[in-house]
Order: sequence, then C-alpha cells, then structure tokens
Amino acid sequence: MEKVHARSPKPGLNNIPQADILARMSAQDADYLRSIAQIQRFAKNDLIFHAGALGKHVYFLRSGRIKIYQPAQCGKEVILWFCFPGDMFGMAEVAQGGGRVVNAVACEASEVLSVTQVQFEDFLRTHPDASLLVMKVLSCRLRTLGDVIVNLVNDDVQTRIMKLILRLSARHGVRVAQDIHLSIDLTHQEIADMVGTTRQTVTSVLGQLQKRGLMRLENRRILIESPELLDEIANPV
Amino acid sequence: MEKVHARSPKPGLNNIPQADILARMSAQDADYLRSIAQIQRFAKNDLIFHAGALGKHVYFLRSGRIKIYQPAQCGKEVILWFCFPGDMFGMAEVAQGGGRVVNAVACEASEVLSVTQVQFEDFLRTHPDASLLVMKVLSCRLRTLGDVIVNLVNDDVQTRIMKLILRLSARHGVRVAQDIHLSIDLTHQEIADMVGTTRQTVTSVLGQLQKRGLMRLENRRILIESPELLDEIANPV
DNA sequence: GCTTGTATGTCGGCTAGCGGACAGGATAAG
DNA sequence: CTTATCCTGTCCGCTAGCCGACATACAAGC
Repeated sequence: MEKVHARSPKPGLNNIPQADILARMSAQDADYLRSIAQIQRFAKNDLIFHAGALGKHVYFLRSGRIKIYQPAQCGKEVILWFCFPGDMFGMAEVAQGGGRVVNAVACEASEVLSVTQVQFEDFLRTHPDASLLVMKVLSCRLRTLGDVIVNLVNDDVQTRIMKLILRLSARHGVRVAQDIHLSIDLTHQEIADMVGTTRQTVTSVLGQLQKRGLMRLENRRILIESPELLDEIANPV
Repeated sequence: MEKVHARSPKPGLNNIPQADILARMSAQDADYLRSIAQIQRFAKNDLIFHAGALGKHVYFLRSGRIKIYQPAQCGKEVILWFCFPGDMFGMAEVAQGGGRVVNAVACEASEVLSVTQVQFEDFLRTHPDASLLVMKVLSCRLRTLGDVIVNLVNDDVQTRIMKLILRLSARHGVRVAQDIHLSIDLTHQEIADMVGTTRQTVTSVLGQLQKRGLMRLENRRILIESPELLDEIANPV
C-alpha cells in the first residue's frame, strides 16, 4: 500500500473543481456572509483592484468571469487564474497584509459581493466550518499553482497548451455528443499569458492540434474532439 | 493614495518571511499543539512522505531543513520550496484531501512534530486565532508561488537565478561585513530544479555572476558581495 | 458605406539554453 | 590508502521558440 499512484492520478482531468465556496458553505453561513456583503457591479474590462492598491476587501463572484493576473515588466502580464461564479478572490493579500500584488479585471459584465477584511476576519473567527473551507480553497489553489509551475518547468509549449486546455475543461467543459465544449472564450494572447509563451506560438500550436484532429476552434471557443486522446498525449504514462 | 507602488515594492528583498508559524502562535496554542503532536526524527535524505501517499498528517519542523518537491516524468523534479525550523508543511493535501502530490525529504538531520489531520482540524476549529494564522501562511505561500510563476514566464535563466538568490537571502541571509552569507548550501542541481533549467547552465551562470563580482562561491555556500547591485540588476525599475 | 481597433494566420532569422560527453575535484565509505 | 559516489567545470552541436514583420479577418462605431 502506498504505491497506489506514484503521481497524483491524471493531473489534467481530475483536478477537483477548486471552489464555489459559497455553495459548499452551510446555508446559514452563506446567508450571513451575504448579509454583511455589498453588491458591486462591473462592466467588461473594468478593473476591480490592481497591484499596489491597499487591499481591504475580499470578493465573491456571483456572476461573470474575473481574470487574476500579475503584471510584469514592459507590459507583459501573467494570468494566474480565472474566477467563476462562486469563487472567492482577493483573499491572499488581505490575509497576509502588504497590499495587492495582482490585478483583477472583469472579463465580462460581473456581479460581485465584497466584504471588508475586518468583517471577514470576524466572520472566520466565529465560523470555524467556513474557516476550514477557506483553508481548503487556499490549499487547492496552492496545488494548482504547484502544478502550473511543474508544467512550466518540464513541458514544451505544445504540452503546456494541451494541459491548460485539459485543466480548463475539467471545470468548464460541457459534453456535447462526442466533444467537450469549453464555455470560455480566450484570445490567443490570453492563452500565451497563461502558459508563458508568445501569441504567435499559440496560434501555430493550436493550428497543429487542430490538424491532428484533437480539437476544433470556432470563434474563440475551443471544442475538444477527442478528450481521451488529448489527455493521453499530454499525460503519458 | 493607491498609486504608491505600481508593483509590490522590490519583490526580491522584501518578501516577508513566510512562516515560523509556531513562533507567531500564542504560547498556549503552541503548547497545546505540541502536546498533541508526536516527535519524529529523520536522517539526512530520509523521505518524510511522497507523492501518492495518503497524507494524514500535518508537520511542523523543529530543526533541520526539509525540501518539498514535485516529481515529474523521467526523474526530473521541481523544488517548490524549502522548510526551515518553525515552518509547517504537508498542510495543503491534508486540507484538501486526495493524497500527497509532493515529496518531502530531509536535507539534513531533522526533528519534526507530526499531528494527525483529525486532531489538527479539531485544533483549528477550536482555536480561531491559530486558524487565521494558518490562512496567512497559506496566503503567503500562494503569493510566493505566484511570484515564482511570473519569474519563470518572464525572465531568462540569469535573472531567475539572481532573483532566487535574493529571495533566499531575504530569509536566510546573514550579514557579514559587506557581504550577505546564505546559510544554506545548495547543489547546482537543486538550483536548477528551483528555477527550471539545467545543471550545466546553472554552473555557467554562477560563474558569470562571480566574474562580475556580484557574488562568491565557497564550497556550496553563496556569498553575496553587493546585494544592492544584485537587486538592482535583477529588479530593474 | 468607410474607418479604426482588435484578433488571427504565416513566414524566417536569430539565439538562449538544452543535453550529451568527459574531465577534474571533493567527500564519504570501506 | 583506495575505491565509489557525488558534485563541479567546460565544450559544443542542435533546436524550440522568440521576435519582428506583414497580411488578413472580423466587429464596432460613426
């Protein structure tokens, strides 16, 4: 025993959905949280917070999609993750103090609950279950980032892109007949910013994958044609 | 206000020491934790846990040094971080369930406190302050990993290595006259595994840095000769 | 309609850095 | 001391993928 899996089984497909923290919380806790929160609405491309700001709020996404990215020198940016309805964000810097290090922008019109640091700490202090849940979410994110790092270090661009697509499909794929349709539209630039490569390379790699019959592209939507095969190629035994 | 720092100030030098969680905990909490923990001793190169194992314990390092790394295909490995006395490790997978994804080995003879998952959850549930502290630690690690990712994506090998050294020196540097001495000895292979490059490249880059008078190497110890200059080169305005 | 902006596709030269090979050093074990 | 093991230093050919350039496609605004 022990030797069950030398590696975590199938890092691509089986990554547990990291969040929807509100849904996983007990109804009372969630209600209370909602009662102390303020609703904020953002239009597409609105900045919710940016690196260097103070960071006195924790956010919960009700609807829309949020991009969390870290700016780097000379205009480049690295996308760390996307938030989807139910996800919490802006937590790390609040807990730790010392200002935001990342930017958060709305990818589409979004509705957000915001809670002040003080209120949230208070809430956590008095709601141990919620507290443990938050730790789980943070842990899960740690894991994901760990995977991303391993991915960046070990794999060539093609593999990185395949694994990214698999990761995304685990949470945001919708089965349509044989295919899995990703419910997100991403520009090539965004993909590049996630896997650490350039726009041009993404374009060409996606082209190749399409030629090999692994996926199809329909105006910024990715349709995976043979998920199993893709998984196999990206995560060889 | 807001525009104080467009980026987090000096990512290299000012990274707050992430842990010594036991020290930051209230004396009573720490005592209680110690009372429910078991002491374990490990010799150099002993495996504490490995990817694929179940992961029913959280650990606190009393003395020694622990390397946390994620194995990847074909024998390569990626070092995610080192743990030093006071640090907690093995937390993420316990919180989240689903088995270990990383390996932990002792870099030197080490003494470790281990607490079972159940006991630790219980402890957290009943000690809100400790609970918040754990969140802080997790948040801090998230931040660090985010930085590492940005680093990997943006910088060339030379810069990655310089930033690594600066990161390490923030926590484990000892001022000696003009110099800062790193109190860790690392093999070139380990450095390579941390910044995602090869052993040979590390050797040559360290050689260059040494020639430029930025640092000196004395059998596996890194001595930074002009920290300010190094910082300036690694983190240009 | 035209214009402007933003995204995708394609080509090619250039180089950082990978990876194989091998020769010292250093350290630990017998 | 000898042997085995591990680490460091160095050289070099090869290629993934970066980067600049430019063409096309689609959408929004006026």
